[in-house]
Amino acid sequence: MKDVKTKVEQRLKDLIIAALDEAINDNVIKIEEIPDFFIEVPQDKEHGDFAANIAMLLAREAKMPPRKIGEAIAERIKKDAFIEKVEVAGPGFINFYLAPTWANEVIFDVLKCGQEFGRQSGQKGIKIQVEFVSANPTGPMHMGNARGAALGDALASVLKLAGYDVTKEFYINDAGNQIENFGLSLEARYLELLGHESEIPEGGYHGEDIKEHMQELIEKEGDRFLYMDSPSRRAYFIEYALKKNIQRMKTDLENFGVHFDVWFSEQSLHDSGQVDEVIKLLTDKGYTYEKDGALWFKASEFGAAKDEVLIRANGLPTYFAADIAYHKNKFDRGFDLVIDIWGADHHGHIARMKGALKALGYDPDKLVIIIMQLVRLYRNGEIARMSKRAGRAVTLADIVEEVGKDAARFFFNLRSADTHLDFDLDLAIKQSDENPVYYVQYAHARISSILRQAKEQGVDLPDIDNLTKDEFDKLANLLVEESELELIKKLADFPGEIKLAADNFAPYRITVYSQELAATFHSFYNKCRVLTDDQNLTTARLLLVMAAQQVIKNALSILGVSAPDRM
RNA sequence: GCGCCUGUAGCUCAGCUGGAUAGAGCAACGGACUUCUAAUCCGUAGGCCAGAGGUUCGAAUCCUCUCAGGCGCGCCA
Repeated sequence: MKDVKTKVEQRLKDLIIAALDEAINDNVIKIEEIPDFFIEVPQDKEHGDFAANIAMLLAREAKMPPRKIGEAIAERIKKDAFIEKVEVAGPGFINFYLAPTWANEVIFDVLKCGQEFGRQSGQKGIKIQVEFVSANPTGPMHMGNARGAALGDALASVLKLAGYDVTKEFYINDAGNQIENFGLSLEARYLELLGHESEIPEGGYHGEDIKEHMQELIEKEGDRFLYMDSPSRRAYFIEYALKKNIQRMKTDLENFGVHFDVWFSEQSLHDSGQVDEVIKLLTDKGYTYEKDGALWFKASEFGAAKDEVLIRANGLPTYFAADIAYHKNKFDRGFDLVIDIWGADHHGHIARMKGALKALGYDPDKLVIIIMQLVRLYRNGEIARMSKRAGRAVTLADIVEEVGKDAARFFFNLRSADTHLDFDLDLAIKQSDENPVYYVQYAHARISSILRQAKEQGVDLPDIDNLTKDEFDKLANLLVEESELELIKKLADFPGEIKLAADNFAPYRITVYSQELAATFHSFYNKCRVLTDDQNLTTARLLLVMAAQQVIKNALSILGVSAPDRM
């Protein structure tokens, strides 16, 4: 279903083209073909409901001042009851002033579609994978992972609403050096806890969680591993702790409202031979060479700054090699577009990853990498690196516990991915007007309150399914106050916002939109009473606020933020 | 040194594929609750869009250079 705005824009475009054709026939404007032009909503209300920029675009070719072109077009545009006025203004904009009821239909659409309102069509069958978080399973998730989780999940939701077939995936880095170090660290703690001298190796993990794992294991299984050879017991420790950590990550993420469709193991790529296979593929194509005992990929031939090691001199494949296999695997699974969300510290990896895909014959443009700048956590006005209670880095679970899922997810999606995000703990915790998440939720709760109040007064809530389009139109035409019309127009923006957010991979737009919508509603609320003595007006306004509530809910739902009925 | 990101109001940031007088929140100041939740609203003030060139009908937006901050440039991931 086409949304109201798209329909209107198309209609105005057709009118302009018809008028322009006429002007060309009249020999007033001389051009070869009609260029692509915009119909947009002017920033300033004084400039009408919609504006077209076509006159400026034609100025050069037609060798006429834009305003003259605009006038030639404007005077040929057929006006009707829907179009009240057409004017040429500014540098040559053609401004359209429409009947104030032009967007009313959106209320009808919202109430008919419910949670489906905003869904775009036309992308059916296009498969997109969003891979995000992919935190190291060697310990708890940190703030960066939390931002990634909020961002990735909201992005996936936006893409789904935009009509794509979306899969959310978590890549478990359960192989390689870090896992080795993880094992060595576990072993060291185990020995230490049993009174043996031992030290955590360089690059090892010093966190309390390592000790806790081993403490727990000792309680369950005692000291029997003292008598096992070192590699075997490390393998056991790794399997044991990894399983716990992964389970913990799943739980923490679920508590954060983030659910993954697929958990993909890096180790499985090694076990199944896919890593070896992809290295062989690159070698067969002549894109590798040996140097210093290692096998290198000629990444510099594919746009990267330098070549990269695939197999180390010690015979073990690098993370990069596994990642190539992983991305090949993604495309072989049939995804049309693969999106990775990485922390800013990984941006150096982009060129070589795309280079590898190119070398393998895949289109590197089908891999979109969203680089997310790092999070700075503030507490009491200063940068907080450590959790006060636990004396360790602040984790995702800490954030959920301290500030709550709703505030955290809202905050992380408040800014675009490429800004360095300042997360102010005090502000996020604060249940006050300084906290933007409550502002939006409050709008939703307020509407619930009105609806409750209506029922108490014996007013029946209107049911869109029991209204004919005619009856609806009659009611909606009663909405003539400035603040009512503003709210209606804001609702009409939602489908377009979904599209923009999806096209730009920018879910934070929805957060911003939700704030604007809430503001428009609050403003309306202060100017217009919903429950009045006028029965028809009351019904009309109920329809309006019910629609507003639905859209607020839809927007918050994308962000993973709840829409409370009371606050 | 090279690459990526950032530089817009006192602070945090929007500004979409270039468009009309650069916006919002917070902070500041002044107003609005006997009426559906004042977690709200209305108003005031606050800007050489880091700087300099260029592209054009038109630049915060695109290009080049300079300056400032962050990150990266491993046989780590």
